[in-house]
Amino acid sequence: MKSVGRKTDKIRLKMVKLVWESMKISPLELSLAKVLRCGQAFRWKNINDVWSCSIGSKVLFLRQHGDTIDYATYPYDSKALELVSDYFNLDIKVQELYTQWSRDDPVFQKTAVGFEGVRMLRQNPWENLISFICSSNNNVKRISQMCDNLTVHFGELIMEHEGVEYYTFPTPQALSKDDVESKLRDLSFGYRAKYIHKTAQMVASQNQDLFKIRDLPYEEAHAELIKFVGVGPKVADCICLMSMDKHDAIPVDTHVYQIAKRDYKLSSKGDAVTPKTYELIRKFFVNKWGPYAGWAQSVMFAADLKDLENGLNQTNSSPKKQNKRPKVEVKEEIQLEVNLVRADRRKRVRTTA
DNA sequence: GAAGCACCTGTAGG
DNA sequence: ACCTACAGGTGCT
Repeated sequence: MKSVGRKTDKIRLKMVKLVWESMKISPLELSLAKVLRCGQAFRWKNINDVWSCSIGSKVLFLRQHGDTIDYATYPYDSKALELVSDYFNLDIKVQELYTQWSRDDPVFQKTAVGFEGVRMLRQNPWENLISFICSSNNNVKRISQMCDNLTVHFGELIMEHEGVEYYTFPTPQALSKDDVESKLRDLSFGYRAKYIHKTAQMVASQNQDLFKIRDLPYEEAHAELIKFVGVGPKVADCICLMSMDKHDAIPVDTHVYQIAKRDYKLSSKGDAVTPKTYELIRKFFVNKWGPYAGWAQSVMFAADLKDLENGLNQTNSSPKKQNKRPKVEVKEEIQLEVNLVRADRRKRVRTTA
């Protein structure tokens, strides 16, 4: 008993035992592989068919087989099912919507084959805002690397599991510090570095609660979001759709523009999406697909996306390429680890007392 | 108001 | 090997 030392605690910390629970859900209602790889969320990892990502201060683990999804969180959360249900919008039945869209739209019916189980996530507005500032003129692979880098360099360590470190998504305060723009430049964020820094400063200085935008109607929410630097009409629509409960928001990007021209024969003058054509296309699809038009759009987008299931962030053996903090910051990391060990020790004392 | 252009970076395709 | 075009666009003139 005397010999229980820090070394043992460290090992204990790294050998996290996950408590798994299960739920029944059809892959036609939710397909993890598609939803987590279709360009809505950019930080999900897949390691040996287990999906994992930090959400808030916890890490959520998921695996899908047949009609079952297993889930676990770290630290343990007795309300994990509520977290999963909220994050995946499970109150909304997507199979029924597919039936409707297919009945109303032959193009959808044809395109959606093989792309069942695609649904909109209900993400954190702040992370969603920053993620989609990263998305401008960019590809999914680099957006994912950038979002991961944000957590590694500006977030806080939650845990290490099977050689992978999980960090929280950084707060507005963490991204408003003076040196953030140059640090992001060094991390090859390009011109988005300034956008992120400035938007973080706007949110932090006003102590703004982005969740409140959920209560606004679509037009007002969109107008509110477009005020942030690096947020134009398209990104604002992404945030409306993916974290603000605006289910009929249609982000008109290059893909949707191509779909509109190719599959729906919408004529247009130039090659660029002008604000006018943007509105035209948006209203066309809202009229066609109804109150959940944004959800239908995401199915069409997923079907059009080339790098869906391209093995991004996927590891089958020991992960090596993971973003890790530079060696210089190791001191800080050890300090964090010690703090976690202490917290862990307190917890165990309390539960056994 | 709207059209044209610069903007960071990485990569697939010629 | 080089060059070009494009990737879930935005801001400025």
